[in-house]
Amino acid sequence: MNIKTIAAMAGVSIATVSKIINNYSDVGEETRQRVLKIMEETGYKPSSSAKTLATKKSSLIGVVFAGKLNSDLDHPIFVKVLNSFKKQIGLLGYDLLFFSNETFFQTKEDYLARCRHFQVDGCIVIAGDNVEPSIDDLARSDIPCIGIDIALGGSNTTYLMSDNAKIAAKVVEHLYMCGYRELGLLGIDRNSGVTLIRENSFRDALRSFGLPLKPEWFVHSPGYEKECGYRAMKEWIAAGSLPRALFAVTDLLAMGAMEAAKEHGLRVPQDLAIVGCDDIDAAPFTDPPLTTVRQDTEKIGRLAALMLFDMINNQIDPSAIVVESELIVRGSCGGARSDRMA
Amino acid sequence: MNIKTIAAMAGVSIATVSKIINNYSDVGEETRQRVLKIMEETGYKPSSSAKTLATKKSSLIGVVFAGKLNSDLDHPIFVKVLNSFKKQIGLLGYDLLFFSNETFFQTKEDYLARCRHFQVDGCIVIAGDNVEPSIDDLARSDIPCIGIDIALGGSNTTYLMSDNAKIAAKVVEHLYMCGYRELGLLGIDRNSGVTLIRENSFRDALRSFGLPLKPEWFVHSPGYEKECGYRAMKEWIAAGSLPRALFAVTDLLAMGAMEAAKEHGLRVPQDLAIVGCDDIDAAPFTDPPLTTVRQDTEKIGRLAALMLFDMINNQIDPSAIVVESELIVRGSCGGARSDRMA
DNA sequence: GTGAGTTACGAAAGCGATTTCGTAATGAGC
DNA sequence: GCTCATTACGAAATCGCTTTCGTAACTCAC
Repeated sequence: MNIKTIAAMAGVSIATVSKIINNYSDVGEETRQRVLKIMEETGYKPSSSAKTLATKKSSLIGVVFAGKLNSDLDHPIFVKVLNSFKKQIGLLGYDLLFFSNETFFQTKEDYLARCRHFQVDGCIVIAGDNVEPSIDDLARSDIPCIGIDIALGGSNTTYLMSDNAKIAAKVVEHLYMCGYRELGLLGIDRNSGVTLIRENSFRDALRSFGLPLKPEWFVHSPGYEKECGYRAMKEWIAAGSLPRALFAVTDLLAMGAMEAAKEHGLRVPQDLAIVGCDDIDAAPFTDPPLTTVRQDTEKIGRLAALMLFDMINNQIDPSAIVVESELIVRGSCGGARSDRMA
Repeated sequence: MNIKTIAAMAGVSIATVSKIINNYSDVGEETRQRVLKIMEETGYKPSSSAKTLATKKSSLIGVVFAGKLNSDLDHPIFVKVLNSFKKQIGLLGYDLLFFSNETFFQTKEDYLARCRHFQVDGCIVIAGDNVEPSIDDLARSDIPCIGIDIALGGSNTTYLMSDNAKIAAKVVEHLYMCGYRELGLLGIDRNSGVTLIRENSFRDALRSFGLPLKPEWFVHSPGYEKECGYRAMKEWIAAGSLPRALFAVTDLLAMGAMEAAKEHGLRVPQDLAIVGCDDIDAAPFTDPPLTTVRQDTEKIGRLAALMLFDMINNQIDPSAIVVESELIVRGSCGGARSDRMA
């Protein structure tokens, strides 16, 4: 079932059928209706590869997970952003291509080659930590890209992220209001991107509130996972000199830390207040429920889709967008009400 | 940068280059090396659309979320299965295509048309409840399909799911051993597929243990989400006549039920023991931690990829596979130890 | 030296669309 | 009745690759 079949059935040339598919004006109304009817009846859809070959447009958006995420799809935040992105970009006429084929491209990092191979119309780059330099090749290419949690540079690129620079300020302010004065941070070793922004803004916030920055209250774990937080907290406890409240740069770290603290008989929040960041699904279920900062993943994904669409179709080069996040106060910081049904 | 460029640079015909790309034997070793070197240096990769057009193979696997899932990608279990599937199928040389474009295909349900349009080599069908009949068109087609949590019928299809029929038996046995004799079920209204299997096997298990099946101990909610479980439990409590222990067919239902029970002053597990199913990420964090049945999502995804590969490349028509699940005893059933670090 | 078999390569016909450009038919204006 | 636009359509080139088949050149046995 191809365009030739339809043309034959309708008694017209394939050029005419193609024009009807693409809404050209130089087709008679009667002919148009006749052909449309046949296409409808036969369920004919033009081949996407033939179309892509001829037009160099694929209606495909590439999904690039950059960095050392050891778990693409099951990252608690990114998958939500991606889900929202997928819904919106679908409405705009695009489908999603997940690159995963590591045999054809010997190296996972050759993002640009992958994009060219499939002729994606644009792509979304979702970043973890320690992003590879090869991402720059992609960003500097002519392919429109939108970064999530990564500040892409390049003329056809832009990016979106939560207001990470403000997140820590909200946290510090709340902890201050709760009466805490000894605040510490659980960060990520050699962290890059968003967690670094969070960490830096935490220092700034401490300064602006006139709170002490004791080096021993700044601890770093090698990764963002729960186990890392658990181990880091264990060592921290062993080293002594704990703050009264701590801000973990991800919820998973916070959860691991909470577990370790409780194992050592520390009560949360009475002995140690803990605040996370992200508001992942499990956050309301810790004991006590985790106070955290909620990223507006729905909005990030939706805006990313709209912006990428604009970049592809209107050659618009939008500036980076920062999406506001929200402090969610639960029990782990000892501040207030515990959490109920959302 | 296309095959013609490479051919010109190497001083050979495009046919020869193509043969080298596709490992034909009738190419001289010297020529082969020369051309390979040029391809390497220029970073040339053949266009996937041209290749697909010529071969009718795309190296793409379509991802179909069937049924009334209101949240494709953020379904706690399916996303894990998919992640594992993606890793394995990537090693086998395939990339993943997520259909999301609702504008081109007026109706979301026209799965077969989507697959044909992109000429996917196979597809994975992930099912929620109330699967649309149009899935059958796809299953009966010549496109190899593998179902997750859905018993696909058709010659080029097979499916994988957890041993749902045994899950309930494990649960009932454990609850029985813990001393409970009054067991109830929190299921899903007009549920289809796996939750129905779980429910039926629960009844069977009750019978085989000689336990009573009281109709008022079988309650159904409209969906699988937490809110549904919450509301269903509220009504159940209002109606009176609660069992001593209940099996919820999904963890989210169990979590909602637990929340409602606690709000009414019921202690879990002292007044009401609760067991869920799936072992989602949040399950260890409920208070008390949720006893549940863990689906081996990694194995399901991996085997699905291997089976689909076999179906595509070796015309093998494997039989359905059932993957064993594991009872994870935590605090919510009152049976034993609480949960520690995984 | 000759015929048969092997090796290495290229010409050319697809695959299923798009798009340019040419042209026959029609209608309008005078 | 003649010219000139306008409308409606089709022929054919093109996109980048695969694959069949034909054929030189070379090897080998005799």
